[in-house]
Amino acid sequence: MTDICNTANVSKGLVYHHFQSKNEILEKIFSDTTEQMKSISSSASKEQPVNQLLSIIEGFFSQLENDAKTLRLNLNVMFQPSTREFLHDHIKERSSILLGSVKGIFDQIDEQRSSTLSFMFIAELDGIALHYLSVFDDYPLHAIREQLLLKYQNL
Amino acid sequence: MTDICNTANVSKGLVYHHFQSKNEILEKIFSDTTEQMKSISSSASKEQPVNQLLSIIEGFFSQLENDAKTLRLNLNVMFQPSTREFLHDHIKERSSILLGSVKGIFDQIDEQRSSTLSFMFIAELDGIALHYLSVFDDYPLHAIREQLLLKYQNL
Amino acid sequence: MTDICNTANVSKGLVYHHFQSKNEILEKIFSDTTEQMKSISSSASKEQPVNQLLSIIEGFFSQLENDAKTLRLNLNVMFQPSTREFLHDHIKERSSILLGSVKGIFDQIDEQRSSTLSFMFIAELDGIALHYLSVFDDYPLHAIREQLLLKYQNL
Amino acid sequence: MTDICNTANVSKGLVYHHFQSKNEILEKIFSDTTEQMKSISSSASKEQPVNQLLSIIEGFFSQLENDAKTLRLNLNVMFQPSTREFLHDHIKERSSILLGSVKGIFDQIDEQRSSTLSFMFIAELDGIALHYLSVFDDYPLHAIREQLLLKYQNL
DNA sequence: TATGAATGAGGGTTCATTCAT
DNA sequence: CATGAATGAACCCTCATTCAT
Repeated sequence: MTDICNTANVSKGLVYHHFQSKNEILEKIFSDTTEQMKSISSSASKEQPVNQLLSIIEGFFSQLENDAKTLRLNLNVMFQPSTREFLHDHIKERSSILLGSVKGIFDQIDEQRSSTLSFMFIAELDGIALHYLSVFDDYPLHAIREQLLLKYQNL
Repeated sequence: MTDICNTANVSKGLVYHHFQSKNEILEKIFSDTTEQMKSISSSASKEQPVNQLLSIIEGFFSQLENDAKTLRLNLNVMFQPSTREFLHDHIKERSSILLGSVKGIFDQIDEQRSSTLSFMFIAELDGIALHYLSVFDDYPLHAIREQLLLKYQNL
Repeated sequence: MTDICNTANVSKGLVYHHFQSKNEILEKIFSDTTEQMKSISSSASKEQPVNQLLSIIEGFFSQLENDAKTLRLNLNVMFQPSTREFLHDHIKERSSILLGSVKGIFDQIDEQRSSTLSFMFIAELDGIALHYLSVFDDYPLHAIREQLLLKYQNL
Repeated sequence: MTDICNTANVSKGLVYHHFQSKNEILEKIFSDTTEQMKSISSSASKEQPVNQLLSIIEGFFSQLENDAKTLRLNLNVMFQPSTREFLHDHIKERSSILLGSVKGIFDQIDEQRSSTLSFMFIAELDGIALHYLSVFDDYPLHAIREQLLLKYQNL
C-alpha cells in the first residue's frame, strides 16, 4: 500500500476512501482484465471457425504486447496463494469464459475431441504468455505468432 | 519460517544453522528441481527425434502427477516478484536447459524453424502445467496427454 | 465521526461547521446531562429533608429507566482516559453539584456526619446505576428502588 | 501497544511472542484481578454473617488502596465498549462470584430480602470504588470505610 | 547440534480533521 | 448551510532474522 500510494502520489487515506482494502484494488484490476477478455472472446462470431480461432490468436498477441504490465500483475496475483484465494471466483469465471468460447469454435471443427483440443489451445496460448511475461528475456513473440497462425490456418 | 519450523518439528535456530536465509531454502528446493529436469532432459538421447519428444512428454506428465506440490511451489515462487528476483539465474538456467535439449531434437526434424517450434513445444507443456496445477479444478490431464502424444507421433 | 454523520444523514463538513471537534460534541452531550442534573437537584426544596431524599431517589431511578442510552454514553466517556481528561471540569462540576445538594439535605438530618453520609448516599446511587447500565443483564431495578425508598423513609 | 512496549522497555515482537493480541494482555490482567476477588470472597467463612460482611468490606477497602492502578484499568476496560465485549464472560463471572458469596451471607441475615440486599451491598461498594478511583480527587475513603463498618456492624 | 526469547522494520488499516467547491 | 475527497499520524500486528544459552 505504501508503494502504491507513493507511486500514485496520493495519501493512504484517499486510497482507503475509494477502496475498502488492498484486495479490493487487486480485485478491480483483475475484474477489469476479465471484462476485456469477455469482450474479446464474444466479439468473434459468425465467421468461419478457423477465422474465429485466428482472430482470438491475434487479439491475444496484441493484448500481450499492449498490456504486458497488467497481465504480469494478473499472473503474479493468480499464483500467489494469499491473493489467489479471494480471486478464486474470478479465476474460475475467466477460465470458463475463455474455455467456453474456444470450445464453441472447436465444436464446429472436431466435435468429438473439441474439449481436449480446446484445453490444448488455451494451454498453448497461456504457455506463451507465461514465457513471454515471466520467463524469457528475449522472447521471439512475433515469430511464434506467425507460426501459430500458420498452424491453425491449415487445421 | 515459523510454519516451516513447526512442520519440521525443529527450532528456528536450527534452521538458521543450516540455511543462511529463507530464500536460501527456497533456492535449494528450486535447484533440486532444476537438477531433476537436467537429468530428465539429458537422459533422452540416441533415440529417434520423435521418440525423444514423446519421452519428454511422458516424463513431463508423470512429473506433473507425482510432484504436483513441488511444482506448484516452483510456480508460486517464480511468479512472486520478491522471490523471482533472486531465483532469476536459476530460472534462466532451467529454461535454457529445457529449450536447448528440445531444440536439439527439433533441429533434426525441421532445422529452419527449430527455434520457434521449440518455444512452442515448451509453451504448450508449461501451459498445461499451469492449468493443471493452478487454474482448473478438474483438468483432463490424461486425455490431453494422449492427444499430445498422438500429435507429436505424427509429426 | 463517520458513524455519527451516517446516522444523522449529514456530511462531515456540516458537522464540523457546527462543532469544532468530536470532543466538542461529546462535551455538549455531557453538559446537557449536567444541566438536567442541576435542575433536578435544585427543584427539591422546602420539603422535609427525608422527602427531599426520596424525591432525589425517585428522580434518579426514573432517569435511569428513561435515559439509559445517554447515561451509558456518559459512563463510557467518563471512564475512557482519552475523553475523561477534557471532561474533567464537567465531571468535577457535576459531582460537586450533586454532592452539594445532597449534603444540604443531610446537614438537616445529621450535621456531624453529613459529609460522609452524603458520599455514601451518592455512592449507593451511582453503584446501582453502574450495575444496571453496565454489569448485570437482569437487574432487579424496581425491587431495589422500593428497598432504597424504604431504607431512607425510616432514616 | 507502542506505549506498553516503551514503558516495559521491550520490543513489540517480544510482547507478541508472549501474548497473541492486545486483548489477550487485557484479559490476563482482568482475569488476575478476578482470581484475587475469588480468593478474597471465598476466604470469609465459618464466621458470623455480620463478621463475614465486615471482612469483605475490609478486604475491599484495602484492595482499593493497594491496587488503585489495576482497578482503575479494570474499570476503564470494563466500560469501553470495544474491550467490554470480549471481557463479557469475565465480567459475568466476576459479578456472579461476588453476588453469590454476598448473597450466601445475607441469606443468614434476612432470607426474604437477601437478593435485593446483596445487590444493594455490592452497589454501595462499587459506587465507592467508582468515586474513589474515577470521580473525586479528594475522597474521604477512611471516613467512609469506618461509617460503612459501623453501619453493617449494627445490622 | 539445538533452543526459543528477543528484535524492529514494515505490513495493512482507521479515523479525526481539513479544505476546495 | 452543505458536501465529500483528501490528508497523515497512529493503530495493531507480522515475520525474517539474531543471539545468548
